[in-house]
Amino acid sequence: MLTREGCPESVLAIKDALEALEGRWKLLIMLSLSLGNKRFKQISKEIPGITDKMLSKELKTLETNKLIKRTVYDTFPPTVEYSITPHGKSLEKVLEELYHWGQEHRKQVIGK
Amino acid sequence: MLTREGCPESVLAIKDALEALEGRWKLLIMLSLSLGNKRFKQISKEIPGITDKMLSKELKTLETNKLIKRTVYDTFPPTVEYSITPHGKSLEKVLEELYHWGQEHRKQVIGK
DNA sequence: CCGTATCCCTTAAGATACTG
DNA sequence: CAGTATCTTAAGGGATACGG
Repeated sequence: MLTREGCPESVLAIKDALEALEGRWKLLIMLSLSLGNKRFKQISKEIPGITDKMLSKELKTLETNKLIKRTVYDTFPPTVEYSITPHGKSLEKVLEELYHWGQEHRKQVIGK
Repeated sequence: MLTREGCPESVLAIKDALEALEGRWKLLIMLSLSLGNKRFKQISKEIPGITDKMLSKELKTLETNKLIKRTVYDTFPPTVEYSITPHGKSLEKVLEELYHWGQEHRKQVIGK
């Protein structure tokens, strides 16, 4: 299953996936939201080290790519809730495998 | 299952995983090698856009993290073969899920 | 064949302060 | 509460040329 360029089709598919998920934060945000709908501050508290700026920026990108949904409630002070879309939900399998691998990696390499 | 910092344990495990896999190339290299042992040039040909410098650098990091193995054969010209370790092999599940998700993502969002 | 060595540029991302 | 704006630094990564 090679393309004309001599590169496996699977490489191309994963390259597209990685482009949508690149950076240190997107997958962590997706994980946080897959554990339940959350508000800005709640996500921020669950992800160690993320700044408001990065969270804000990444949320926008994820929304553009239709992985999450942003819902604004007309209250004062403003209430905004983030949730994952069906397409975003399909990422959960990736996250699960990554979770298992991360635990194994700690034992094998990091030594925690 | 929260840590003292109020952050889910799964977030920490995935954070560790992402640290070992960060960047645009590592997962693609792992994929290429999971399809079979390969030499430097062969990997390079399978991954569109990667430069020798980046490939060389990432291969070292992956070797340090015990995800791949580098074997040198004493020939002229030199022959070097890369293969995945058992720990690297455990990444294949992640790659499979990422592959499926990438295909879906193309249909849903990119429109290929 | 299998890389290294430079040089350079863009982007990610942290810190801090501020707004509707 | 839910973000923006601005500034700055570190790092990722590309182009090119060269070495064992």
